[in-house]
Order: sequence, then structure tokens, then C-alpha cells
Amino acid sequence: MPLSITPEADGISAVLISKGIPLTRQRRLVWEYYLHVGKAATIAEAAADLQPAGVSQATVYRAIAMFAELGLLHRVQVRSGEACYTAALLGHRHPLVCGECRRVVEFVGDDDLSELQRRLELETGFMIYGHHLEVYGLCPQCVEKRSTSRWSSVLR
Amino acid sequence: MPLSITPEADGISAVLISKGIPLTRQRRLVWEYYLHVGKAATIAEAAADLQPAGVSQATVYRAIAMFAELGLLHRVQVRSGEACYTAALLGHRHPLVCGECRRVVEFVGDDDLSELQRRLELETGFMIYGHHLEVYGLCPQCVEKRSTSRWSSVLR
DNA sequence: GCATAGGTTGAGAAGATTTCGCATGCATGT
DNA sequence: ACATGCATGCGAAATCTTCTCAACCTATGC
Repeated sequence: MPLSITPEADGISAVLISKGIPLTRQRRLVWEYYLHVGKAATIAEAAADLQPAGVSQATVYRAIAMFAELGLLHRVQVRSGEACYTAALLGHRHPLVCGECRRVVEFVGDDDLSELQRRLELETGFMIYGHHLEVYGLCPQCVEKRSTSRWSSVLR
Repeated sequence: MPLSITPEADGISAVLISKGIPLTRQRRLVWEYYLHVGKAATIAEAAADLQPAGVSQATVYRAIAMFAELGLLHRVQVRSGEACYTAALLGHRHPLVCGECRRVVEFVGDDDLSELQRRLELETGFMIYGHHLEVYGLCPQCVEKRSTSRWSSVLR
């Protein structure tokens, strides 16, 4: 993997620098991992894939915690209940997650939720800073070899 | 806490029985805990509160895993990254979570997402079984004593 | 370009969390 | 009442996550 700054990493660089947080080689690698992996990946998976590139497990934990707190990574729910993260999609893009194999496909929500957001701020007094819409399904491959899970979901 | 079957527990009873899963005293207590606690609670919190009622930690883990797989409990994201669960809201109700103290307020989404769901099934070939919309904010109390968190969120 | 200050990293230990195994217990059906 | 099949509880085991601290980078200023 070349060490040049990719455009994507450059984008995140601006975010971190604007907050006075150094963009280190390790953090960039963790970010690029989630940007390109194309699925909701666990911390263990990220750590395993990044170890050869010289990123320690502890650093992966720290970077993911930081990105998550910044809102750049988002934890998503999968059937098994494992802690999986996926790169947060700015704009009105949302993840469609396969609950089985965790493949993630992005989609653009047609509807603007800012209206809802305004309504909620008035009704509840909360200061709303974001929302997250996840859609769950089974990808074509996983529909085939359907889970032999003991309990099948109540939801449809 | 009386051991009579509450209406809420009765509701879940129907769900479990329809799947041949016994509704035990412990499972009912775990469910009622999440129904009434009014916030996104960690497993440790549930276990601590239920221990006096005679529910072991291991059972709390098992019950939560089962409810989550059934779609009756949903894991939500809070700032700190802890694993928190909240009772899934059937219909078009969604949680508004305080990212700081984890208080949960429910709201009814005006917009029906079934249209979006249909569109996605066509476009992606996924078999969609559900969605989850979480809105994050800070509740009035937490806006005051604003977090001294090291990094503040990128999101608005 | 080079030094500096301050935050970051790596390795392994320490600390939490989560799961397991097995004996016991409860409920259902005969 | 008896047998059967899960569920439960306890404690241990396995796993995951955080911490400690010296050495090392990164961004910045000279």
C-alpha cells in the first residue's frame, strides 16, 4: 500500500487538523481501511488487516474510538450482535447493511430529515446534532443460504 | 415488583409463544426492565438492577442476545461507544437518544419509509427486513453541563 | 532544513466483559 | 407422578478492551 496521501485521506486530514488532531500514518491507514473495505468490519478484522502494515492493535482501538466520537465511523447492528463499524457517510447517504455477511451498500435518502429534526428540537428541547438511518436486509447471496439461526427475526 | 403478567409482558409473550420460546420469569423481567427504564441501558446496568430480583448475569446476557436477535431490543450508539440497548419500537416509532446521558425519548416518524424500502429492494436485490432510524442529540440537561470531551463531534 | 514541544505509538500486562460447561430446576405433555 | 427438554445459576475460561510508560512521530516555529 503506497503511503501517499490519497484524496480521501486528505479530506479527513482537513477535519482532524481543524481540530488540532495530528493525522498520523496509523490513523490514516485505519481510516482508509474502513473507507475501502466495503463492509461493516469489526475492530478485530481491522486490526488483523492492518497489523502487517505496522499498526498495533491498541492503536486500532484508539483510532476507531476517536473516529467514532468524531462521528466519522458509525457502529452498525448486525444479526450476530458483533460490534461492527462502517465509515459514516456525509450528506444524506446511508448504509444498507446485509445482516448476515455485513456487506454494506450505500444509498442516498430522497427525503430530507431536517424538517423532522427541527420538529423534534421544538417538541423535546434536545439539541440535535445528527441522525442515522440504517436499513437492514439480506443480500442476494445470503438470501440463498438462509441463516439456520435458532430464532428468526420478528421483523417481517 | 409484582410477578403478575403486565400487559406489556403479555404482548411479548405472544411473540415468544408464537415461536415456541418459553417466556420465563427471568426473560419477562429483563424485557420489563428495558421497557420501563427510559434510557439506553448497558448490559451491566440491567444485570445490576435485576440481580436483586434473582436474575443472574449470564441469564441477562442470554436474554438480551435473544431479544436482540428477535429484533425486540436494539443496540444504539452513544458517544462513549458503550454497548447500550433500548426496546425496539414497533410501528414507526424511533428513539431520540441523548448522546451524553443516554436518555431515550420516542418519537413517531411522520414519513413512511416503505416507499424507500421498495425502491432499495429493486435497486439492490436485497431482501429488506427492517430499518432503524436513530436521532442523536443532547437533552436539555446535558446541553448545560456540556461534555468536556476531548474531541467534539464533526456532525453539526 | 532542523529543533522543539506535545501528542501518539507499541508491547505486554492488567482489567473488563462475555461466553461456556455442567449440575440443578422448572414447565409441559403423557 | 414421571420423563423430557430447555432455561438457569455458578464459577471458570476465553475474549475483548484499556492502561502504562519509554520511545517515536507530527506539526510548528525558527
